[in-house]
Amino acid sequence: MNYCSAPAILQPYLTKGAQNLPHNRDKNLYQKSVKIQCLHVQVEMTLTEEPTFLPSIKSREEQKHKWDINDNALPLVETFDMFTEWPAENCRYVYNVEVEDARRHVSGWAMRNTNNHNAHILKKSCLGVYVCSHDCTLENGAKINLRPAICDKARRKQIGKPCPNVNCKGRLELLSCKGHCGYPVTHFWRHVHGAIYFQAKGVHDHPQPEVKASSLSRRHQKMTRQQHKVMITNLLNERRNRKLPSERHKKTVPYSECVCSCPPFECTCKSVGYTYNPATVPRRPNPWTPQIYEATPSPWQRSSSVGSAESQAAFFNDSFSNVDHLTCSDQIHNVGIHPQFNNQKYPCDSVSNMFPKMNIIFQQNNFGNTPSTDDTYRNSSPNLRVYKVHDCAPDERSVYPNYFGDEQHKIENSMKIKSELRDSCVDMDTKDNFSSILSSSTDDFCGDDILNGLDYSGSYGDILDPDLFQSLIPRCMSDSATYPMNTSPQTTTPQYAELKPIRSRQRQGSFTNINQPQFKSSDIGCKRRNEDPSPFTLDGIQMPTSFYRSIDPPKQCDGSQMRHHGEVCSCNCALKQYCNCNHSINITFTYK
DNA sequence: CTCTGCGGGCGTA
DNA sequence: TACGCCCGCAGAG
Ligand SMILES: [Zn+2]
Ligand SMILES: [Zn+2]
Repeated sequence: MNYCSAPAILQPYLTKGAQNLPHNRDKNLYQKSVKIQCLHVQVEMTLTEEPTFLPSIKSREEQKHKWDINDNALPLVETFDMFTEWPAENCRYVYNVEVEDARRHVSGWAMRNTNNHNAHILKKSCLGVYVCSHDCTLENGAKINLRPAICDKARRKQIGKPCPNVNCKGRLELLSCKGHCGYPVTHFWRHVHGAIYFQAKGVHDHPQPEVKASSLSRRHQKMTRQQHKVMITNLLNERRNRKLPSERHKKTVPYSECVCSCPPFECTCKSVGYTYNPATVPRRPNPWTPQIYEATPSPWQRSSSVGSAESQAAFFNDSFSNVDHLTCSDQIHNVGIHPQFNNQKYPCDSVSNMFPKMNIIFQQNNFGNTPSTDDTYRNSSPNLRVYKVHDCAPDERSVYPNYFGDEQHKIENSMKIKSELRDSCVDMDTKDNFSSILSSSTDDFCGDDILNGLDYSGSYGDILDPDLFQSLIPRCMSDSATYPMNTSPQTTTPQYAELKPIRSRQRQGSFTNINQPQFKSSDIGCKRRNEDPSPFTLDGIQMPTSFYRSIDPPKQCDGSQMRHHGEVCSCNCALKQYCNCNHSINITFTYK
C-alpha cells in the first residue's frame, strides 16, 4: 500500500504501522479482506466476528453511551452532546439541561406523549407524517409531508383533509411510523443528575414531517446559542484538563441518588444526582458563559428546571472535561448522513461547501455512504455490503451476527435492498470513522480563511482546530435551512374547511389502516405491529408514498433473541431491518 | 384551540 | 410484567 497516496488525514494512521496499533490482537484476525477504494487510497480492511477496534476511532465512539435509558444507574458523561433535532437511528444522547430544546423534549419528528407508567422516564412515540393519498408533487418538486398534530383531536381533524396542493385532489393520509419492529419509533427522555438523557429506539420508516413553525422561528433567533455554551464549556474543560489530566474519571451515580422529590421533568431542586458544593468545586471566572435565555421570552420558553447557569457551569467544570472529538463526527453523522426526505436541502451540503475536501471524501469513497441508487448496491462487492455496523450508540451487550450472509435478502426486492443498505449503516460508521479522523486533523481541510471568519477564533488561541470545526457544525445546521420546501414555514397545521368524522376507536393505531395489508403477528413471529413495515428510502430524497407500503414483512424471525421489544434481534433474520438491529462487523486496517 | 405531560385503564404477548 | 395505545384531565400559552 502506498501511504504517500493516501490523503493527509489518513497519514497519521497509515504511517503509524500495524505494530503501533493499540490493539495488537486485531492484527491476527484476518478472515476476510476487502479492498475499499477510498479516493485514491486502497485500504485493506478485515472483517471479523469479534470485537475489534479501529485505532483511536471506534474505541472512542464505543466509550459513549453504553447505557440504556432504563438502567438503574446512568453514567455521568464527560461532554454533552449537541442537540439533535432529527434523531434518526437508534441512538443515545446526553444533553445539557440548559439546552432548551432538550428540556422541552423537542424533536423534529412528530412525537406524542406515551404513557409508559414510569414517571421518571418520559416516553414519546412517533406519529408519522401526513402524505397525499395521490402522492402528488408540488411545483417545486417537493412532496406533501405535513406534520401530524400532537393533539389527538387536532390530528383527527387533519385526517382525510384535501391535499394542500391546489392541483391535487388527493387527501391526507397518515403515514404511521412503524420503524420500531412495526411499532412507532419511541423516544425516551430522562432527567438525571443534571443532565438529560435521551434514547431513541427504532428507525423512522417515513419521511420527515415538516418542522413546527415555532421551531423555525426559534431556530433563527437562537442560532444554537445554548449549544455554543456546551461547546465552549467543553473547550474550557479541554483546556483545563491539559493541565490537570489526573482529575478525570468517570462517575456513576446510583439511581436512588438521582431521584428527587420534584415532579418528573419539573425538577426545581438542585439535588438531582449532583449537588453543587462551592467548597469542593473549584470555581473559576467564566467569561465565556453566554446569555442563555433570550431577552424576550418566547412562548416555548419555560423556567429552567435544574439549577442555575452558575451551578451548571461549576458542574461542568468539575465533572466534565476533555472535548470529545467524536462530538464532531456525531454532528456530521446527524447532519449529513441520514437520508433526508421531502426534497429537503441536505445539511451535508452546507458542510461540504464549507469543507470541500471533506465533501470529496464523503461522496467519492466507495464505502457506500450516502447511498444513491440501486446500482450502487448491485455493483458493489458483496463484501462491501457486509459492513454492517452498529448504530450511533452501540450496545455492546448485544450480539451482532452477519446479517447479510442471508441469501434471502439479495436483490430480488429492490426496496428490501434499499432498506438493507440504508440500514446497513456502512456509510454511517465509516463516515463516522473518517469524520473522527477528519476532526483530528481539521487543519487539513479547514482553511484559514474559514477559521478566520469565526468571530471567536481569536479568543481561543489554544483551541484545537477540531474544536473550531465542531463549533461550525451548529452553524451549518442552522444555516442550511433543513425545512421542507413543500409547505410554508409560517404554517404547520394545515387549514381545511371540512372535517372528517372521528373514527371509532381502533386498536393498534386508529389512523393507520388505510389500504394496508394486514398480517397476523403470528406470521412474523415477532412482537411487532401487524402492518406492512415500510422500507427506507435509499437516496433519501424522493420516495413515493406507495413505496412505504409495498413491502412484505419479514417472516424469518421468531423474535426470540430480542431482549426487549424491538430492541435488538440478534438472530439472522430479516426482521433486523425493522428492529434496526445492531449488526456489528469489525473493521480493522491491514497494513501491507 | 393546541401543546404538553400525567396517569388510569385495557389489551396483548 | 412489559409494552402499546386509548382516553381524559390539567396547566400553559
Ligand atoms: Zn396531493
Ligand atoms: Zn417515525
